[in-house]
Amino acid sequence: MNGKTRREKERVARRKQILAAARVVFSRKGYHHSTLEEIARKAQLGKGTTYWYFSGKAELFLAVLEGVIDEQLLKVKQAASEKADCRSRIEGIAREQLEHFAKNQFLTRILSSEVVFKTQEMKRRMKRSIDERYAVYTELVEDVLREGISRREIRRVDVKKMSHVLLSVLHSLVYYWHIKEIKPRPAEDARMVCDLVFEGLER
Amino acid sequence: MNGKTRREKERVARRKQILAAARVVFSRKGYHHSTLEEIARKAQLGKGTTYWYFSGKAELFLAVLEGVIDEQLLKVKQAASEKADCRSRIEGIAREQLEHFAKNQFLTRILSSEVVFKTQEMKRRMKRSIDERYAVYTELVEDVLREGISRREIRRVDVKKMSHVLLSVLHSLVYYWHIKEIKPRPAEDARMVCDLVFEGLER
Amino acid sequence: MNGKTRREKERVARRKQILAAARVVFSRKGYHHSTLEEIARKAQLGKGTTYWYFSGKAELFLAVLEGVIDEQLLKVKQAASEKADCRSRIEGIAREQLEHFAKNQFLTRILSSEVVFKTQEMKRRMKRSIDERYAVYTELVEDVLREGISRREIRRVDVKKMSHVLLSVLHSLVYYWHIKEIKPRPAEDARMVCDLVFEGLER
Amino acid sequence: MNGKTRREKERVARRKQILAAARVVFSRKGYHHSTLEEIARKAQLGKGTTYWYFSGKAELFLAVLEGVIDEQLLKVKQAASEKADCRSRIEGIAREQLEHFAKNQFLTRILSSEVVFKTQEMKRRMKRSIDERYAVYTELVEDVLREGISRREIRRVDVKKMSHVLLSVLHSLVYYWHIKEIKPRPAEDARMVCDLVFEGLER
DNA sequence: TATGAATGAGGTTTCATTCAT
DNA sequence: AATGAATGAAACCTCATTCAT
Repeated sequence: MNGKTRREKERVARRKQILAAARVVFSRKGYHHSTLEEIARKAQLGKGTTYWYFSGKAELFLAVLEGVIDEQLLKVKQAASEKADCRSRIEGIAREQLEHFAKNQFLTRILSSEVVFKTQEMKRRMKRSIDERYAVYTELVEDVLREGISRREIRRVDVKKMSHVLLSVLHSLVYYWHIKEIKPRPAEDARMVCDLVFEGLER
Repeated sequence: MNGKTRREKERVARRKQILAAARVVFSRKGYHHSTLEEIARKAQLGKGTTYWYFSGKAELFLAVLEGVIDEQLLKVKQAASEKADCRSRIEGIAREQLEHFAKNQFLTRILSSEVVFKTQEMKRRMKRSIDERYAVYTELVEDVLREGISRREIRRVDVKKMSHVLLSVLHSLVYYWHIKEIKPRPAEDARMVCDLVFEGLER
Repeated sequence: MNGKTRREKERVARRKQILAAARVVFSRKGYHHSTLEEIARKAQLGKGTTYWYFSGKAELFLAVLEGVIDEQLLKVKQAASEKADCRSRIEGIAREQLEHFAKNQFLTRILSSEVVFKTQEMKRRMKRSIDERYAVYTELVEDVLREGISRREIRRVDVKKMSHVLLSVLHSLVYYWHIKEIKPRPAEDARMVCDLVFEGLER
Repeated sequence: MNGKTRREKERVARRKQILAAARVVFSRKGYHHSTLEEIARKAQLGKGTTYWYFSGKAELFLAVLEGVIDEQLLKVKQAASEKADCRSRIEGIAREQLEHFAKNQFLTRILSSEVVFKTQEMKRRMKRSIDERYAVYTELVEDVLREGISRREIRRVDVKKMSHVLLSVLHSLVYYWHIKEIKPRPAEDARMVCDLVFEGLER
């Protein structure tokens, strides 16, 4: 039982090692300019070794992506489950998300747009993988909004669309930080977004 | 006068021909999966001919990008100059923009995120090129907002940030359409965004 | 008679113009790194025009080469026909040659070695062209040496080989100038070569 | 100890294999008409493999060149260190050199003249590489000459220039062999050159 | 005649993936 | 399991030559 477990543990450790290295490299250079050579070197492993853990570059990229999103989901879940009024919880979610985006800025941008895969097969897999996680996320936000509506803290809105719009605004702030070369300020920006979304422009 | 003009005209026509083909291919496949071979074939020209008009793949891509943004700017300008109240004009801008995004969906996504260039030199050129156009765009929106403030149609806000947030929301809707595989409805979505932005969630 | 002659003259002038430009470019960059584009531009003509005068790059190169050698032969002939003793005339020939080499340094080096042509056909033509001119040159030197022998100014030697060796030494000085980045001193070097060849090292 | 050495040995062997193939191809076709495709095929390796050992065509060429010169230097050193009088040793050096030239005729010609590299960087590297080796060579000859002078076997001459002239004469004989399509006779030609250089033409 | 535009063969290089050890 | 070496498809780019005007 011990020998096998040891092996098992080592395998998991190696996987993490590779994923960590890959995350850094993909983040810095985007998918196409990253090479397995560099990733393997950074993970202090031979190039061939990565193929024992991931069936190829595409698979590895997908795994990195899923890891990044899962980490984020975890934090967002915590923020959503806080005992507080609707607005505070939304602001909390926004803050967590922006913090996470700030840490994984470039990767987030790849996620949202780089045309990574050539084969339809992989494109579909990537889409499915992101969709699943995205659904979990929007459900969380929807629940918070729904509760807010039932508590009469906010007015009746299409919670589906609104939950997405919220994510969108946050998401696009990353782009703003990037093109304006601004140092990200997650807390501050989270508040601003909430002010806008809750109070609107009028009056 | 005619001989020279003829040549001149043909040159311009060819340029457009190549740009059109490139726009289609880049849109469909992203930067890295597009090949000059295919672009040239689609433009019904020899591979080498593209080099007569653009110094390389990178340059061609940049030209396509600039073309797309410029077209968009033109429409947004028209919408911004309408005689109407602040909210209607913002909604008009939003609608134009979403319509344009819908037509150039994939390209817009490349624009916002694909890590296209390897050399620092080209990255800088792309950034500068986008920044310049982006600045024109936000100024337009800022003016509309400022006027709205002075006319007391909307409350005092940071017009700079707000104009960006607006673009961001629109921009990110493209992403939403994409991952949800939704048929874009520019007019409807423009209204929704305006409702959110002007009225807020509260009450 | 006049119309035709005018045409004729213009043709010849254009040819010279192209040859002059080509000589400069080939000299600076060697055969393979020279482009017809650059040559035509330097000759202030369209790229296509060169094809009216030379059937292609190879032909043009050959013509340049022949021109350079012919100029040199002319000067060497003059030096060889001077009324003077054998040694003075040889020194004169050497000086003329070195001066010419100095002016056409890089071209001389291409001449002697660059593998210019790919087809056997062109290689043969180049060889024949050079051989013919080379033969004229060595005959000149041989005559001077033979006369020197008959006048008992120098000892009996294989004049054929010796005439070549003389050319060789001169030729290789160009290489020496080049790798040592020395400013050519034709007169001085001609004297040195003569000293060596006539007096030898011994005693 | 064995495992590592095995790898090491194989690497060295492959390098030699590639260098050998490259030497043959470069010799036959010159730098520009040689393709990595052909070199790899001749080395019975894949095209990409050469890049594992040499960073590119230019680098490979430089390595071939250095190899050829180094082999030659080795032989010349041996000839220079013979116990004998100055003239015999010079003749020995000349013979060795001519033999080597005969074997690497075409490559020697590329070396001396083909404009191989386009970038200033590579030109400089090639120059430096050749210069270093050339310096070793001329020093050897200079030493022999200096000793000859001090032993009063030859008269006082500029040993620096003379050592170069000697190399030049030898070098240019390769050219002679080539254009006259003569079968090289290293021993005989070495003697002739010595006769000329030591006895001179006079008397 | 003169030319600028068009062409595509041909070359170099990169790198994901495979494989023998 | 781990690896470094091997592979070759694929892509970009250059430029001699052709050609319509």
